[in-house]
Amino acid sequence: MPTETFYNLPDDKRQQLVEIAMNEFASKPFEQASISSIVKQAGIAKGSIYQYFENKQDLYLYLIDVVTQEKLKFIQANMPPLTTGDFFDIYKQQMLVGARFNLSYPLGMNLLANMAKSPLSNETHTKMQQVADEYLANMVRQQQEAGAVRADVDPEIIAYFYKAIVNGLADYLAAKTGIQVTDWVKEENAKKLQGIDLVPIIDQLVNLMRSATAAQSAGKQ
Amino acid sequence: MPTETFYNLPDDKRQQLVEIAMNEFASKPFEQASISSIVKQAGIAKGSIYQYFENKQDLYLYLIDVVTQEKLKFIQANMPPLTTGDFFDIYKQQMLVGARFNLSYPLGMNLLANMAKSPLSNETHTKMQQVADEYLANMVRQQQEAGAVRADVDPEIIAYFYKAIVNGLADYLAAKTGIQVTDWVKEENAKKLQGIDLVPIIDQLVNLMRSATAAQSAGKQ
DNA sequence: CAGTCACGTGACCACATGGTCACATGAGTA
DNA sequence: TACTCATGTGACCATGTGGTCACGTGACTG
Repeated sequence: MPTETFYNLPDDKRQQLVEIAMNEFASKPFEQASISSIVKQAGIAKGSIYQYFENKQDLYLYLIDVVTQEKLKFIQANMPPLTTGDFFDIYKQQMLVGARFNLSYPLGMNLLANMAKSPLSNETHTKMQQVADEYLANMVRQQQEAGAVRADVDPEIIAYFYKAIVNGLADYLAAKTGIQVTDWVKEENAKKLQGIDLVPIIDQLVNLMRSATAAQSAGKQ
Repeated sequence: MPTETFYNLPDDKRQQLVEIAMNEFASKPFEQASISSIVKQAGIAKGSIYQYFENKQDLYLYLIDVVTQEKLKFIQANMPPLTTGDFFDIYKQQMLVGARFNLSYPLGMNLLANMAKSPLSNETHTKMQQVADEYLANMVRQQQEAGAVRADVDPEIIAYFYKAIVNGLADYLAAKTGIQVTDWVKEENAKKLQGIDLVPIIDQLVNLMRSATAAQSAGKQ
């Protein structure tokens, strides 16, 4: 919820400010991110930023909103209209698109990760998490009923199992490339990160997920 | 590296101070944890704490040390001398003991988790992580050669796969009980947490791990 | 020309932090 | 009693923060 004044800013100045602010909030948790540092980097007066945003939190929420929108846009643009394949193939596509977003837009990734690590409002964050978790668990339940996923393990456990693998992917890539996640933003690392071939990695992971959780009848390779 | 003076303190006063400091550093990242708050809670003067520790970081490192020691002690005391069982059974035991520590000592768990989330020295922390990761990957490699673990997937991928599952367990338990991890410290939640039956959960998880990664020859149930 | 209006500015405020240091205290000693 | 020595103390300091506000500026308007 920025002010009119913010939107009246010349495009380049506005975008530059957003980028600088993103960098700040992506590299530090909310409390440590510094407005003073942002205005210094942006070369504007402290008072100016308070003509664009109500306060620190307002700016932060705006940035989260921007990133979220961009992530949705990215997913919509890059999610192929899968015509064939089973549940696991679909999941594989989703993982791939998510991972591609993270690699091509580490600033946004870190901002969202930071938000998850120390959320502004724990309550709303917890509720959002609950909704997401339930959605996944329901999906698993459906697949169990449809006979695609084994039914002898609690759907919540399987959902958590999937979630853990997805969540850990960034750390794995960090270990593999030797570049800490927080350094993904740096220009120098962009090429190396873009050069990662995600397909075989995610192939193997979904392979493991399939072996672990596919129903017996379909359980080959 | 506390001073002599610190060790000369009466036992109860010393322990109380440690506990208060633990609470502070377990609930906030290092930069946000406040010495002023600690001394206020402990009812001592600011100057006193600087007669026990060089500075904030010194106190922090000491606390990490204490928790690490206690975790090791806990593991040694609670790790059963497994006489039978395969690789996955051993892994199951390790997960169980680790999870039991976290549930019975959430203060320590949070402190260590906090350290991992925003480590004081990223370099040493990264190196420690690397060593741990390599250890696990080597273990997997050995099991692949021994024919216990499937060899058609990169050992690093499998290692990451295991790690992700272990790392995600706390979040799963938080979702399951509806108690946020940061609230595990609260007295009121202690009983509920202690009451969790970890065995069936970890059974199912290791079951999934086995289905996913056991070599074909042994690959049943 | 005078006036308005949107916007930029940076000195300033209240507050909190980590850390210091001159002093107080009180038990033990000679 | 007089002195030592380990320890406790809290006012104080430099520094940083989020946020405010009286003022400056410059384009546009009547």
